[in-house]
Amino acid sequence: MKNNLRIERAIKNITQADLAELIKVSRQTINTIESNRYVPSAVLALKIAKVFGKPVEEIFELEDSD
Amino acid sequence: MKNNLRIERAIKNITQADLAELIKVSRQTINTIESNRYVPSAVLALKIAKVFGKPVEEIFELEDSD
DNA sequence: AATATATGTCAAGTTTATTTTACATTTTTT
DNA sequence: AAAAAATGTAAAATAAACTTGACATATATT
Repeated sequence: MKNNLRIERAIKNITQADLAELIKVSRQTINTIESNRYVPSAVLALKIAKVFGKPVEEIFELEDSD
Repeated sequence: MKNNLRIERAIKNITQADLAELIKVSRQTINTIESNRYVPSAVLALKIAKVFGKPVEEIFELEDSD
């Protein structure tokens, strides 16, 4: 699964730590999601999408490998 | 997090086992997601939404408790 | 160039998702 | 009413998410 966190953060000009605080997870959780080291739960995905004001599908995209 | 799996399955007229096979998980996984006993991964949520042809947000909804 | 801020990553630990097997109950079909 | 199909659940095992703390590197600020 791909993600656009880096781009969306850049658009909103917020850091990984900022995003982590907004959705109440650790900074490492954001970092590892952003760098594709693990897949977030649907709750986290919904919260992240909400922060960026976009649908989940615009931020997380399935790949053939999924 | 709430979900509309039961309704969406009814609309498409498919069983839990059918849905499970479509997205390659066990039937129990579908059952436990549907009965809110656990939260699926973002990959599963995306796949389920894709099966029903609707955005993730229309199938899984954040609650105040999330 | 020095300092501060942001990011990458690692290891160890806890919690939660997911699988498999199995059985009981409910609902649908005949 | 009987049989078949669908659903609910439970226990045990494994995999994966998430946390905390810590440190190294990279990027931005002064």
